[in-house]
Amino acid sequence: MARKPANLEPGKIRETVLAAALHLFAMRGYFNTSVPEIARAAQVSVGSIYHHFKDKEDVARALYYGLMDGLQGELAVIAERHESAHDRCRAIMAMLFQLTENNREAMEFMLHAKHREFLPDDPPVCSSRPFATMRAFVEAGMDRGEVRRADPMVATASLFGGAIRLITARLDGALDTPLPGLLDACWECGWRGIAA
Amino acid sequence: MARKPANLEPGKIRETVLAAALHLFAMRGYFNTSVPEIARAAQVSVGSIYHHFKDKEDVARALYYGLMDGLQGELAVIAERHESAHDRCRAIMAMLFQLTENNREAMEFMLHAKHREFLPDDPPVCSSRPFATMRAFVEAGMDRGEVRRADPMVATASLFGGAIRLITARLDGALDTPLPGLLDACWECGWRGIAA
DNA sequence: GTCTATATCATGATAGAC
DNA sequence: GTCTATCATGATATAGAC
Repeated sequence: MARKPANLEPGKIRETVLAAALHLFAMRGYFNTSVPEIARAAQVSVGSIYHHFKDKEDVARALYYGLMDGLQGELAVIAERHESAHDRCRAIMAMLFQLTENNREAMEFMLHAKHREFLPDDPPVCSSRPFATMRAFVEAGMDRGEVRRADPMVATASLFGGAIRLITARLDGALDTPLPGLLDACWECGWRGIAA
Repeated sequence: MARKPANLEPGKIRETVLAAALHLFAMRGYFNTSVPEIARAAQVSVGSIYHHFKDKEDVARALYYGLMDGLQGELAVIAERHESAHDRCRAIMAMLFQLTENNREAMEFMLHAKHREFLPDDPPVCSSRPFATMRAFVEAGMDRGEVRRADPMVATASLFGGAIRLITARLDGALDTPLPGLLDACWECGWRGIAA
């Protein structure tokens, strides 16, 4: 029944499948993407996908957590490079804008995955590690006197909320300007809002 | 084959179905809700649903535009009651917070409907009438000298972005505080960010 | 206009050869 | 570990009685 052993590299298929899945999920949506379609796009058989992943949801989950880990890594780098809350948070905003332009599919998937009815009982975005890290940066800024004392949740949401809305607008095609060109203006508004 | 004529009131079924659909969509998601389930919840037959709506997507669409119209109506009232951009926008933020607490299902559905893979080729939220109206209020504020001159999209996103993030967090269960209690703090941040 | 019953179809997941 | 072929399920949408 089989045809190609095709054992190219170990763990290679996993990555190939995830990349194909991300592309299809971003383009047509999770529910409008079938497993055979992923298999075709990844040039892999359906059986192989079910060998590497428990089910379709598991593919989405692996994708989600992989991307979140990547983001968390970026935040760690930023934390090392910058000291003040101001510099750290500005770097984060710049990074998010850049990521949106460079890998819109990843951004699209991360932003909306939780609201898309798969991954039923997983912690929501706002309690995800990346968001918690951002909040920690803002709180540190309060301790350092850079940021006005306030509810950390409110302050963090206010600082980054505008940027996230712009990212959403950009992904929806409601915004023609590349985001990095709006960074200065967006940062200005966000920071003014919470600065001490 | 039929059993109950049950013709209670004209146009009554439509509303009943929409209410049931909203409830189920918000709870289990659009794709995890079947038409028979909607029928059962609405105490109506499947055939009746297909008589009143073209298909399942049409139910979602009717729901979406109905809710958007309601929101637009609220904005119109606010525009009449208040003159300045400051007062108008603050009233909007308060109204959004209130709506989230009073009718979280509606808010949930409006916020995420566009990102949920149905309603494929409809204008995205950011170009929706309500959002455009909010932008218009902000622009008017610029003309009046209340709001710092800036890209209207950026300013509007910054002003309301924090509130929207809090709403999302609240809907995700990541926030225990009722939103109205955070209004002052959230408004303070948003307005500071864009005030002249 | 409303109902029940059913046709049609696509999907997720599995079985089993190689 | 990878493949092909198939099953079983459950959905959408329709047909047709009343």
